[in-house]
Amino acid sequence: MTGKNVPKATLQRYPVYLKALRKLKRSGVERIMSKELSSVVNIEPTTIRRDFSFLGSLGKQGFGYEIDRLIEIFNAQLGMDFEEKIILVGAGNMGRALMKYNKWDYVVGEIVCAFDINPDRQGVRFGIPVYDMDELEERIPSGCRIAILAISTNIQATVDRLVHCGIVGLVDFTHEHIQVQKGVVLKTVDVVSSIQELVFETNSLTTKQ
Amino acid sequence: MTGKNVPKATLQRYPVYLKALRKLKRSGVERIMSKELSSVVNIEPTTIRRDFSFLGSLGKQGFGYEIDRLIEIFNAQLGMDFEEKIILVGAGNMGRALMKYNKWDYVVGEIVCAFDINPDRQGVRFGIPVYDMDELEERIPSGCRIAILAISTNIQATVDRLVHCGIVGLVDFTHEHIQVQKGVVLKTVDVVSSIQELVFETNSLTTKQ
DNA sequence: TTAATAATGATAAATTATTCACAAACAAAT
DNA sequence: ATTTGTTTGTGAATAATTTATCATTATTAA
Repeated sequence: MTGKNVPKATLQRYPVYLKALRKLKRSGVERIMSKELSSVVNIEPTTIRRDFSFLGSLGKQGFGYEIDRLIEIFNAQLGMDFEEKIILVGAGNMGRALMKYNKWDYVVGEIVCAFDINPDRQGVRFGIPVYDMDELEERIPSGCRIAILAISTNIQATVDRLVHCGIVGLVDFTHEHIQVQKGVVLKTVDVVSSIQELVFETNSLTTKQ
Repeated sequence: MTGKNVPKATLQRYPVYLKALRKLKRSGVERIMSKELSSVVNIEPTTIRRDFSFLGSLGKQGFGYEIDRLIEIFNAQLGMDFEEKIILVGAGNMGRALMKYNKWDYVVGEIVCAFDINPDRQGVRFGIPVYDMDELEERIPSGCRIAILAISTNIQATVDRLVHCGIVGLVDFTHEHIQVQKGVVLKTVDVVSSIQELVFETNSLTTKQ
């Protein structure tokens, strides 16, 4: 269905487009040309057109793209139709922040349940049941493929356990290095790494010119 | 100093190396060959060697790399020596999670202070002073270039205000699309986007073979 | 209905990133 | 000291990605 071989780089831009398109729709815009969109997302018009073309001929020559249509297609491509059942591992500060902001209902599946070793954090939080880590194997929803990792101890062991349970995609909010076998996709989300890249980039910007 | 023109792709791998090297050091490893490191980080040995070579001749032929030396150099390159003064904008759930985990002291600068519109969140939290948003212009440390954005309302306006105060690098924990002028670097850190990429990637993995 | 205008989508060119392959350099062993 | 084995660092080759160019097609106005 999603077929093709969409370049990795393109893939990373899709969420950017979707967000921008939603913003445009909210402000009443109904159609847009690649050139206009370019100035909104800071991506070359020609790159935008190419990125879009992987999902079909979405635009009309001499006219542009209908925003509703684009949003619909991106939603379908980026997960809405998959109804992913996501689990959250770790209900500490970060975990709770993620549970509270569970706005991704109807966007990319939902957090079905969470796990934590600390009894104080167990029970129902923000409408999501939080179980003891010991119950992982029995409580994990069948067909669950994606986990969000927000723990701070026993990290590697927990990852191995998750993979053993059938998890093939991990969003990692941890601050440690994690090793995964081939076939498992790891997306690291780390403030420190982001700042490190930022420091480097902003520095070469200010030093260069 | 950091000079050169390090490829963007390489830049994104540096934090990965640094984390892995720290982990190796903790487990007592003192030197490593590119081939070994490769199996730890899932990056080809030759890519590793080339990435490292941008920072000088860090290894010894027939011997490998000394981990201490690598860590030292990466620390220097990735921000430790810059003593960045970082501000946090938004002290809600996410903001507090970031404040509590302020382990990036001595790694990439530190959060000097935070700002929030909500009086309940102001005062000192986790050792970091949280001021009212109104005080941004007077309280922002001089020379501050990097801000972490963890607010949920008035986002674009706040960004514009920050840029006006001299911010050139933003780590964005928001869930909305943000527009920045050229010269300002935006690093978006978003669970939803990460999951979207993940859904796409894991799906093409399972459908393909 | 036809011509003019405009923006897409596809192909070609340019750029950027990765991998190959090997000479040079170091360590260890003899 | 010399040889052998090993691994780095880097030019050259390949692959991937981005950008430029342009033919095509839809829209709009005459």
